[in-house]
Amino acid sequence: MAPKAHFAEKLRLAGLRPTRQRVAIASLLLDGRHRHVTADSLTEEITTAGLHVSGGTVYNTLNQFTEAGLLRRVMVHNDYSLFDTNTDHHHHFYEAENDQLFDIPHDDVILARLPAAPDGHEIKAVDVVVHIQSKNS
Amino acid sequence: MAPKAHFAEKLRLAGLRPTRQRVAIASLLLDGRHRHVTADSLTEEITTAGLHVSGGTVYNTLNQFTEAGLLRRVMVHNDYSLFDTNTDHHHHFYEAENDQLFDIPHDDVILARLPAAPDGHEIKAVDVVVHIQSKNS
DNA sequence: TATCTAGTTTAAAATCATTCTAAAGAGCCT
DNA sequence: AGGCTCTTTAGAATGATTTTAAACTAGATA
Repeated sequence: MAPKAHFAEKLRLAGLRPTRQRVAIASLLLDGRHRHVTADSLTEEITTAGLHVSGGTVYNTLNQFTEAGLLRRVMVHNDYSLFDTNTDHHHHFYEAENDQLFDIPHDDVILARLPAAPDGHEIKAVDVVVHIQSKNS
Repeated sequence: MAPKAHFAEKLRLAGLRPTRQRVAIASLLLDGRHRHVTADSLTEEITTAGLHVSGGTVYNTLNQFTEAGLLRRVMVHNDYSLFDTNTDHHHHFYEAENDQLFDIPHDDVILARLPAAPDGHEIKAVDVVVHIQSKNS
């Protein structure tokens, strides 16, 4: 595992003061592994790691990391927020029945045409969600 | 405006018993106009029309209509549910700053390549959300 | 190193969209 | 009309997320 200093630096670069809690969360989420987390699953990880961070701070930190571009919010349902540790441009499969989310390798979706943004606007990101279901349902 | 009987029939075809409340909501939402509504905005419309439908029923009805394919749920944020009266295949622009949603004419997005669905699954729908922001922000 | 200050964390309370509940009401079939 | 099931209702409950106000800390400064 990378040293704490590495994550502290990463946070500073992102404009976030590297507090104990933020460094702890960064070392869990920003280690390069690509996965999807929720406030709940992250809290569980923190606990498993023998640490404690209050609920409010977990939410704040996820929002701040997202704001800073260290995480990406994935929009597939309205039940709770999902965050992706992979901030590279890529898309998702979503199976509603089991609430499962999978990454789509980024070359597997090609947008051959995109509309021009409305007047006075510019395109910031394009999210593609491919909804799937099991064949026998 | 189309007669009530028209909407009652539409509901029956969708497998929904045409109650007073459902017919009222159908006549507001399923008149062919394309727009985006929330439980709140719909309640407001109902009130403006001089009617009353309880909150629970508004939510139930939106869900049932969506389930029945009369509405489509649009996923752009986690704050509250958005429903689209246009169930044809089309995509959306979303401007987070003002929480504004716009339709994208369906020919303006071309997906030249889509991934195969994971084993045992099939693709049910593909949603494209183009996030935009005003140029001076 | 002691001090200061703005930014952060905390536990708990508050918020808010949505769902659930149990009782009253209404389609619709016979 | 009678009856059975599905719906609606108002209000309570749920649950994720945000807010609060007080305690704390990172980092700058003296």
